Amino acid sequence: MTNVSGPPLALIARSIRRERDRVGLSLSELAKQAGIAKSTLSQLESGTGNPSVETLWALGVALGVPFSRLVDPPRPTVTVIRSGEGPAIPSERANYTATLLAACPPGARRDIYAIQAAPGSVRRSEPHGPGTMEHVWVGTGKALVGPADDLVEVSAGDYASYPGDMPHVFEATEPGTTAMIVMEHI
Amino acid sequence: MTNVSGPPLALIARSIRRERDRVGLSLSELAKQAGIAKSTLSQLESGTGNPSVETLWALGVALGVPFSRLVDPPRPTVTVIRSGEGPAIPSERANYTATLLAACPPGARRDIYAIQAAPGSVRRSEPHGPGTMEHVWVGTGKALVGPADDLVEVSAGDYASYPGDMPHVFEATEPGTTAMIVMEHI
DNA sequence: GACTACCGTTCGTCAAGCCGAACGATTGGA
DNA sequence: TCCAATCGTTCGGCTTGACGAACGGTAGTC
Repeated sequence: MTNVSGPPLALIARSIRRERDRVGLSLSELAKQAGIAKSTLSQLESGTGNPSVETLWALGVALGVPFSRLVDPPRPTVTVIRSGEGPAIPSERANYTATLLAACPPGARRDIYAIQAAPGSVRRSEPHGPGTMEHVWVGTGKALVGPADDLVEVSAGDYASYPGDMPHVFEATEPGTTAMIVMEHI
Repeated sequence: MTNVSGPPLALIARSIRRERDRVGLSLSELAKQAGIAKSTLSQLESGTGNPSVETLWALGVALGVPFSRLVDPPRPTVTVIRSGEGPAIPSERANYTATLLAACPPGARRDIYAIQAAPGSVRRSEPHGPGTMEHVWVGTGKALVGPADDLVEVSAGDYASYPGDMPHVFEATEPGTTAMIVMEHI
């Protein structure tokens, strides 16, 4: 064997299946739209086989996702900075600390929301525009936030950011949870 | 629809060649290290063929680059904000304008350089650390800046940024050209 | 039950990717 | 000059991915 870490064929299989479920296509339909044989797609989703670039590309187009999303491991979409962590900004005043959580990229516009939530109420959001990012900073309480399939628990003082261009969730897990959500449009 | 074009086989060919040049391997050596036949690699670099995931993956490993860099179109490396463009920051004072060119990402450190250059002297830089970005703002004159294979001409007041982790160039095209270069380390 | 319309899987065939070997071209010594 | 080494390309073969057809399974309808 030449390479110790082979290509993640099983990962590709799962990625295809995941994206196919996301857009709600059957295996037959997706194969038809992508212009490939459904037998090929079946083998791919079962982890058997070693697709060519053409085949994967056709699938990416049909699924409406960039090619690389099918081969890259699910990107660590959620950035978490726990309370007290992160780059602190020095200050003259001892009783004052500022921490830079996320600098604003050039050209981005940011909308700010204040959240007050209690357990049981799940705020689900459909994807916003591409490139959108959401930044969450918890004031009090606890919450589960992040992309629908990669939630993270954040507590008071914690910060999390994640792409807003996929389905995502804000769910309080403690009474009296407050947070700020900044939605960043590119 | 995201993309109706076929897989960029020609782009893959150029990407492989570019990365191979970058690491300074011969075609034969790279094929040997990647564990593939050099005939296969030759065909790939000539744009003939439709490689399998296994083959591309092996090449990515041997080249030390993530798989996706071989298939994604060269990232729009150079950002240009012409003089007077860009997000202006409102000010009380009428005779004062501030424009946000690039906010500092969290955790980044920035070194600042002042440049005075004249035509004929080309400043070539080898790649810095991965993730490094360079920001150039021209005070007077004109210059060609950017990655070695994607140069952009900028004039007084213009701004350009590009990755610093690949060979890049600063070349004045007018006498008395001055600029600031900010090198940003992640 | 019988028919229809899908679903996803399996099988045989064909085309194409991949490989190893041989090739001409180029370079550097002895 | 001759030889050896390496470069990248080209040519048969073997392997395998992609295809189409047939398959069993599952609703939904008459």
